[in-house]
Amino acid sequence: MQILKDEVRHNIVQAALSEFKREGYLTASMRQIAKSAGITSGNVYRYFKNKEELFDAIVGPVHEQYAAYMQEISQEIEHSRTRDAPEILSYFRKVEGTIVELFKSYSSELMILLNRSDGSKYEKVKPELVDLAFSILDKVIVIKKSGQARQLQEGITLARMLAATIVEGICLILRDNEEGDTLKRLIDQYMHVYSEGIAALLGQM
Amino acid sequence: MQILKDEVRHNIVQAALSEFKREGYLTASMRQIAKSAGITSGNVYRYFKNKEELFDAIVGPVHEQYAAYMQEISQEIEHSRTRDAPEILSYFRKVEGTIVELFKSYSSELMILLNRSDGSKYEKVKPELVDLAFSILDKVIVIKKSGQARQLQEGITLARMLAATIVEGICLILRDNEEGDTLKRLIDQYMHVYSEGIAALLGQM
Amino acid sequence: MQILKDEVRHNIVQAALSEFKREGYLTASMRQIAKSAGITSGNVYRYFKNKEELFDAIVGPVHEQYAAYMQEISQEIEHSRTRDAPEILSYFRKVEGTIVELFKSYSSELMILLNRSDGSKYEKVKPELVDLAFSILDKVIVIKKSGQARQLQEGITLARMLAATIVEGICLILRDNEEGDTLKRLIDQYMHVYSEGIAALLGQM
Amino acid sequence: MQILKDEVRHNIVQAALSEFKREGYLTASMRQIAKSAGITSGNVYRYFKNKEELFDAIVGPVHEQYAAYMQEISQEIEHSRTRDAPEILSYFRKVEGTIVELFKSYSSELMILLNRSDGSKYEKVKPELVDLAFSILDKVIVIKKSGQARQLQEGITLARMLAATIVEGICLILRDNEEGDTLKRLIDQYMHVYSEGIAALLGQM
DNA sequence: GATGAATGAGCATTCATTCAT
DNA sequence: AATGAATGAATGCTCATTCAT
Repeated sequence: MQILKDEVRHNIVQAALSEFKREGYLTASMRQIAKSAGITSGNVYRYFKNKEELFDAIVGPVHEQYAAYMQEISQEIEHSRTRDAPEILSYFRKVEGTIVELFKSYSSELMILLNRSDGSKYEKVKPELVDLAFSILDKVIVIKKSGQARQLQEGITLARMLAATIVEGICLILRDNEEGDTLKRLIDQYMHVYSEGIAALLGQM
Repeated sequence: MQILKDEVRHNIVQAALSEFKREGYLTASMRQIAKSAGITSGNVYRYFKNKEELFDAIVGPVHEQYAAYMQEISQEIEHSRTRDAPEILSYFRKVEGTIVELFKSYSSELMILLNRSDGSKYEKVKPELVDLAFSILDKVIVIKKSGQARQLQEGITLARMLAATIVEGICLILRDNEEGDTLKRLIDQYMHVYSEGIAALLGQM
Repeated sequence: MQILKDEVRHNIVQAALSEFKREGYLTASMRQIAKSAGITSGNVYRYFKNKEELFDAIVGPVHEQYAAYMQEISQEIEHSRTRDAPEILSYFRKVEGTIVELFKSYSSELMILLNRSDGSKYEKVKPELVDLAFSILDKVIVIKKSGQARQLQEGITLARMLAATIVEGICLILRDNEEGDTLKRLIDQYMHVYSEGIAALLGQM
Repeated sequence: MQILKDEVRHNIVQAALSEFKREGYLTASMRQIAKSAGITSGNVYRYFKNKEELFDAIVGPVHEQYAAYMQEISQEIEHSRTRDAPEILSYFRKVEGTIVELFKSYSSELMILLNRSDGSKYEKVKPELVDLAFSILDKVIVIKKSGQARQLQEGITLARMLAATIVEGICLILRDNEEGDTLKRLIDQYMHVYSEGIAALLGQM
C-alpha cells in the first residue's frame, strides 16, 4: 500500500502544527511529529531538510502575507503626514483587521508564528509587531507632547509599554481561542478597551 | 587563585538569574550557568543541590511573599459581599500594589517567577494569577448580566480574556523594565487604561 | 555496513549479561555495555528504555517463573500441618528442584537475579529465599525444642544461619557452574551434605 | 580547639570501617567517611593517600596476620604426607580456629576483608581461601578416588564446590554476627554440619 | 594540620540528524 | 519513498581527588 507523497507531507504538517502549538519550536520533538504523522522519523527528512525548514513550511506562508500587510501598513504610517490623533490610531484597526483576516485562514499557523517561534528565525516577528504598534502610538504621543521634553520622554516609554501590552494581549487571545467569530468579537472588545482607555489616559495627561 | 565562597555563590546566582531569564527553567543549562559564573559545572552542585533548588533559591523567596499576599487578597474577595462594581474592581489595585511592591526588592526574580518558570513547580503561578483576576471580573460581570443567560455566557468569555490580558500585560511590563519608579508609573497607567476601557465597555453593553 | 536489529538486540543482551554478571546492577555501565555490543551508547536506548528495563529484560522472565514456583511452595508450607521433621525438610527438595529446573533455561539470568541484583528492584529476591528456607528450618526446630525456651532461642539463631548459608551456597554453585548436569549433581550433593549434617546436629542436641 | 592527629586518624578509621562494612570498597564514599569522622573530605587525604590506602589501613593488618596463618597452614598441608582422611580434614579446624581467633580482635575488619573487598586489591582473598579449602578436600578426594579417573574428576568438581560453599558460609556467618561467642558457636555448628555431611557423602560414594 | 572550594572525568539519558538498506 | 538503526553531542548530576588558603 503506497501513500501518496502529498498525503504524507500533509500528515507531517498537521502533526507538526499540533506539536509546535503545544511545545513551541525548541521543545517540539521531531520524533513525536513523525509518530503523530504515522511515519518514521527519518522519513520526515525526505520532506523537510530539518526542523527549521519544517517550521518554515508551517509559518512561512502566513508570515509572508503577514509581513506584506504589515510592510504596507508600515509604509502608510511612515508616509502619512496627518497630525490628527484619531486618524493615526485608526491604523490599529488595520493591524487588527489584518490579524483577524489572517486568522481566518491560518489560525494555528499565526498563533505559532506569534507565540511559539522562540528559538527560530521568526522569533523577531512579535517584537517587530510591537515596533509597529509603537510607531503608531509614538506619533500620537509626539503630537500631544511635542515641545515638552520631559513629558515626551515619559510618553515614549508609555507608548512602548502600550505597544507591547496591546500586542501581547492580541497574541494571547489568538492563543486561547480557536473559533473565528469568538476571536473577532474578543479582539474587537479588547481593542475597544484599549482605545477608550488610551483616550482617557491621553485626555488627562 | 581562590575565590571566596560567597562570591562564587553570588556569581552562580547572577549567572543563573540571567540564564533563567534568557532561557527559562527547562532550557537553561547548568553547564552554561557554571561557565558564566566562571566555575566548572561540578562545583555548582556544592552550592545548590540541583537545578530545581537553584531555581528555588532564586524565585522561592519572592514566591513566598507573593503567595502570602495573594492568599490574603483572595480571601478578602471571597468574603466580600458587595455588589458595587467599582468597589470590586478596586481589588485590582491591591494586586497591582503587591506586585509593584515585590518588584522593588525582586525585579528579576519576580519576572522569572511569572514568565520563565515553565517546567518548574512554579509554572502554575501565572495561571493562578489569571484565575484571581478572573474571579474579580467575574463578579462584576455577574452583577451586570445576571438574568440574561446568553449575555452572561459572553460576559464570562470576555472576563476570561480580560483577566488573561491584564495579567499578561503586567508580566510583560515586569519583563521589560528594570527600574522601579518607571515600572510603578507604567503599571499605574496600564491599569488606568484597563479600568477606563472596561468601564466604557461595560457601559455600552 | 548495517547490522540487523535482532542481531544488535542480541548483542546488547549478551553484552549486558556479561556486564551485569561481572559488575552487578549498580556498577554496570551502559556505555560499557554499548561498547561491548559494538554500538554507541545512544543506540542502546532504542532497544531498551533504560538500565532498569534492560536489567528487567534479562532477569524479568526468570523471576516471573521463579516467583510463581516459590509462592506455591510457600503456600504448601504454610498449610502443612505435619510435625514430622523429615517431611518438612522435604520442601527443600522442591526449592532445589525449582532452582535446578530454572537453571536449565536461564543459567546466567538466574545467577544475576540471585547474586547481582543489588540496587535493582530484584534485590530482595535472595533475602526472601533465605526467609523461605528459614521458615522450613524453623518448623523443625520448633518441634524439637518446644518447651525449652533457651534452647529454642539458640535453635532459631541456628536455623537462621543454616537458612542463610544453604541459600548462599546454592547461589554460589549457580555462580560457578554453567553446565546443567554438573550443576544438578553438585546441588544434589550439596543438599545431601546439609541434610545429613543437619540430621546429625539435631540428633546430638 | 585542636584535635590530636591520632584521634582524627582514629575517627577516620572508625568511620571508614562502618562505611566499608555497609557499602563495600567500590561504593563507599570518601565524602561520607569524612562526614562521619567529623572532618572535611580533603583532610582525609592528609592521613591516607587515597581510598585504596585507607582501605589498606583497615584490612591490611588483619590481612597480614590472616595471610601468615594461612601460609603456615598451607605449607603444613603441602608437606603433610599422611593419607588419613580425618587427619587431613582436621586442617579445617585450624582454618576455622584462625578465623575465629582473628574475629576476636578484628571482627569488622575481617568481615570487610572477606565480604566487602570487591574492586580492591584484596578481592582475591576469598578465592584464595577457597583454594586453600579446596587443597584440603582435594587430598581427601584423591585418596578416596585414586585410580578411578572418572570419579576422580567428579570428585574434584565436588571438592571445589564444597570448598567454595564452606568458605562462603563462614563469610556469611561473619557478616551476620557481631558477637564473638555466638559467632564461635555458629561456626562450630556450621563446621559440624559440613564434617558430618561430607563424611556421609564420602561414605556412600 | 586542616579546610572546603574546585576540578574533571564519569554516569544515565535524550534527541536532531544521517544513512545503509 | 520509506525505513529505522545508528550516531554524537548535549543534558543534569556525582565523586575521588587536588590544592590554595
